[in-house]
Amino acid sequence: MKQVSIPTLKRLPSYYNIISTAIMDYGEKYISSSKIAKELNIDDTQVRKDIAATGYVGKPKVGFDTFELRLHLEQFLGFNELKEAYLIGAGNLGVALSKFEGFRKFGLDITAMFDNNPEKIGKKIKDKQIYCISEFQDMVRKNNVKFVIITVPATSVNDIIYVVEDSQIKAIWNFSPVNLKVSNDIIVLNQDLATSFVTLVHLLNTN
Amino acid sequence: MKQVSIPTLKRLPSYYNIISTAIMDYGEKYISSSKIAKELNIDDTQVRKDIAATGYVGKPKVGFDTFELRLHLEQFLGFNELKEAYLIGAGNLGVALSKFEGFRKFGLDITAMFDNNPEKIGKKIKDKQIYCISEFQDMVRKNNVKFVIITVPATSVNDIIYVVEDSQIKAIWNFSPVNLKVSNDIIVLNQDLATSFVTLVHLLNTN
DNA sequence: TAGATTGTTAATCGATTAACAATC
DNA sequence: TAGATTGTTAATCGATTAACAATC
Repeated sequence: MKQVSIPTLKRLPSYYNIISTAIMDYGEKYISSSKIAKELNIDDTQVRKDIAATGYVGKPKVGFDTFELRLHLEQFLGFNELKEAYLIGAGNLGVALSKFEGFRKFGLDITAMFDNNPEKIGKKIKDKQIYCISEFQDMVRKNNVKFVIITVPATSVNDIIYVVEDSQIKAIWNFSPVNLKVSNDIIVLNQDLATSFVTLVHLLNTN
Repeated sequence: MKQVSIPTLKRLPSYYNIISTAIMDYGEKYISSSKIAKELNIDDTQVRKDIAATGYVGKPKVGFDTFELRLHLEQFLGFNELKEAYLIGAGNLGVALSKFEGFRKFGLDITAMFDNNPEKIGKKIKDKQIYCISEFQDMVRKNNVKFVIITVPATSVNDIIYVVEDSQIKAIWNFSPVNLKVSNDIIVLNQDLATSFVTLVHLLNTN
């Protein structure tokens, strides 16, 4: 996959959404960088640079072919290939995430949940079964799962992190409010919700 | 409040967590910038710069007084003053967020939830009542609430956003997968979970 | 053709990192 | 004092924005 910077990468899904809307709601064949930019309140040069970074080229005078670009971004961002993920921590947040239909569109499929609470184990959330954490490593190996989503409380992280570390898992999406550190070459994305809120409060207080 | 850059602001809560741990678990009186930096895999100069930006000064040779700095960061980040917030959309994610105890520590207190589903209205999630969306504007005015958390599905955003816009709300924390645009001077933080996942996938594919 | 839009080079801006003097 | 650590200036790096030629 082509290398793009993290800031660029974070903007691409927004472009994708805008292009999708242009197709679905307005049937537009072409879209200009300035139109996308205006929608997001950013610079239009940045939009062109970002799109160029993914390897797609537009048509001078006309803009970007909406169908082509949407397909291109889908492939570039990997929306078209389903990525199986397991989720540890069948609490409120875990259940919410596993029920969230929107992830499918981005290629994320949560196929099983894990917990250590005997009352939860064996139950189903929609079509997703809750398994005992002791089955985690075997199932990861058997199904070649690379992604895990962690939604256990802060106090339980230490109980489960070694299970994840000692598995074939390649990437962790961590929702627990703990800065995860893993020893080996597992990639971690700490999704600390409180940090985001702090930013919002600060923006409000300084504006 | 002192102006600090967004990147700095996003790192400060992590510093706060590390300092808290140093106090609680190890009873340390002083902590050095390099120790914090090592914990987060960042540069120690950056830690000193960030802390300096908040207006706190350390002690050459010894480091930073853990108690003082923790208190200072609490005040700087506003953790000590409770911020009342309403939540719209009593679905899985909404319930998960409203039950999340961790927010209290950061000064966020979700005191009421709103929905348009008659089956949900009137029920309680823990101590939080679910109200009809029609009561939103009155309650915001009466209680001088400034923050709203939006957890409705993408398809319902258009039904509720005008209610928020036409209220005294000052800041929106938006979890729906729609890039919110509001006309007036309301601050919006779009917390698009899918965007984060895209980043994780890309990191895995390029590393 | 003229106008609109892309693609790209150059300029600017801001954040990160390096170097080092000041300090207890 | 010597050593360790902060605070701060300077250098580097990378992302954003401006300018403009190329293009249909």
